[in-house]
Amino acid sequence: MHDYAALLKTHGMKSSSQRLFILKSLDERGHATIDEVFDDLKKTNPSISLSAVYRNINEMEKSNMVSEIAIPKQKNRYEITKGLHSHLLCRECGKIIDVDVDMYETIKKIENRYDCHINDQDIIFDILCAECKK
Amino acid sequence: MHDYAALLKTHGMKSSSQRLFILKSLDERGHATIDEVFDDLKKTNPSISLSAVYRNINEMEKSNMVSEIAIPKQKNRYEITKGLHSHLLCRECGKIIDVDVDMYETIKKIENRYDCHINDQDIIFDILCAECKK
DNA sequence: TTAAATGCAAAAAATTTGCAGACGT
DNA sequence: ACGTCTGCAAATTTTTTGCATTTAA
Repeated sequence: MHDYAALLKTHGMKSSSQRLFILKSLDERGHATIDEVFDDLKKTNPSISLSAVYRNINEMEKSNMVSEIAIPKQKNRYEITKGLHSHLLCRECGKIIDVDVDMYETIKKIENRYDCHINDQDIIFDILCAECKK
Repeated sequence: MHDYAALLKTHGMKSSSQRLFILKSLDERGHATIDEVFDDLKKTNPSISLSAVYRNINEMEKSNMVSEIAIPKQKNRYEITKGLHSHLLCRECGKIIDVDVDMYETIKKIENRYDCHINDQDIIFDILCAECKK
């Protein structure tokens, strides 16, 4: 990722230094909480307000520029919207790894069995990662 | 489900009318928010306090009697812990359906590729259910 | 220039905590 | 009787909102 200004324009949002920094923080962290973004921003822009972070992330989420990751017993995290993927969350170190999971057959089975249409999926695997396993 | 008192005892929690009603509410609703449980309880036990609902559901979650379902853009929901299963969430009517999904092969693949151990999974499919599809 | 974005402060919502009294075993 | 649980009120924490001012296009 690189051109945050273009990303904003694509989604019909004006550019601002706060918005660019928010996207940079999300991008560099991969998956960040509101607090983490706010802490990042304070370093470069000490006068930033927490309300701007909330307001912007909420608005970016509405236009699907940013996606929310809901994790049981943890604060929500946000990521710049990428293609469909799932997450591995290490219960030891907290690291989140993006992973592609092919659910094609599974989805077809469920759609047939329940006569429904599946639009999207949220999949989080609770793992012990390679480093923490040792 | 039926013997809530026994369930509490199994997990080393004393029985109380509030706890029994909380479990009844979770059980009957299948997947309930804190507010929904609180509203249910007020009907039968008008003097119940919201803090008791929070305290008990948190404690039940710690002992794994109850599990949290984290859903993007929605309030957390809770269910009495059942065997491993996934959820279908209808974006139209909000209904949640429990479903078994066989992830055995997928999990093996991920464990090999990432040299990790998968402990648990949280899977939510965002669907349009049979009724809402019409 | 002009509509939209920001910071600040205050409001609202969500969750947790301390404690005196009530309750279950 | 004893230790635990509860309701209540207050304290925190989290999130949203109103408004005067600043900023991007």
